[in-house]
Amino acid sequence: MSYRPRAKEALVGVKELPLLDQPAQAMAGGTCCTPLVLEPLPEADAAVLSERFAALGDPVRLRLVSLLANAEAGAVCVCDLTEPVERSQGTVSHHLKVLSKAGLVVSEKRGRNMWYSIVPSALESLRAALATR
Amino acid sequence: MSYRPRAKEALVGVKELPLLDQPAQAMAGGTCCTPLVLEPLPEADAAVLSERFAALGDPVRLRLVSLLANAEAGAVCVCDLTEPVERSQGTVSHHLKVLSKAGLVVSEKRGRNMWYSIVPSALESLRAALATR
DNA sequence: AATATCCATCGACGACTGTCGATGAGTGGG
DNA sequence: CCCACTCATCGACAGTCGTCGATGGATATT
Repeated sequence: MSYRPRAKEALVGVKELPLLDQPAQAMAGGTCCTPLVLEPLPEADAAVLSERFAALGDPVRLRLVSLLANAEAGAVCVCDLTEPVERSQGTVSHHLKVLSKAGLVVSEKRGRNMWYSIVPSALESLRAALATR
Repeated sequence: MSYRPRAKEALVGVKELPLLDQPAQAMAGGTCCTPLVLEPLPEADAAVLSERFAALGDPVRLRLVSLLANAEAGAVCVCDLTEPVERSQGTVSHHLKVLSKAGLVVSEKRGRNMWYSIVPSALESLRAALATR
């Protein structure tokens, strides 16, 4: 509930690690499925795609993604996400887990903080699926 | 459970009405929100967008959208949707309602059939929201 | 060593969701 | 006019979801 100023270590970390490594990104985010419009969409693809869309199907998670996408540093620690979305820390952690499982974000531990960042290629794969003829 | 051949009236209708009118389409489908990546995403936008993403967040609905998007005639009646997705007629009707409420599809009554078709601009609005920097 | 911070996980709870089978209103064909 | 067909809606039910507060492990600060 209280606005804490960012820890110094965090700001320092930002400079040195502007973006998180995104190891599994290519796999997780790469175009997984053919566009919806091109063929009847096999069930397996539907399962993968729908999980990603479902991850974006909650207003809080959508705002989290937006916050991460807008982060100048390319990543944000959990402690800076709870206030903007006005949810408890446990709830935010839960949502980040959902996004992570869907491959839309990745995380990395720095000191006592967890830094989350989006996986741009995952968002791109969703865009690709939505392409119209 | 049984594969019925398409009614003749349907096929005729297709020729004469290749695409459904999409009256509220511009409003429902038009770009409603700024890209996630451009700013912190106001709560109101998050609500609208998340409803649309949630509508795609189910494998059956995703396949329905795909089936509609692939329809040569541009529209499909409910009776031709139940078998491909292997769900009861009532369930399919429910899913179509969800998609409709999200503005992703529109419907029109022709004779005793309801014809559904996608709203391309609605899909486009989602694509736009997903654009990366 | 003691204290403070950060965060994932847990249990609990009410709300919502996906599914079915049944029902009934509207429509078209004999 | 009666029957067959299409489809939205209903009630029911199990399962999942979003949320909170509490707990505890890991890490940093003093």
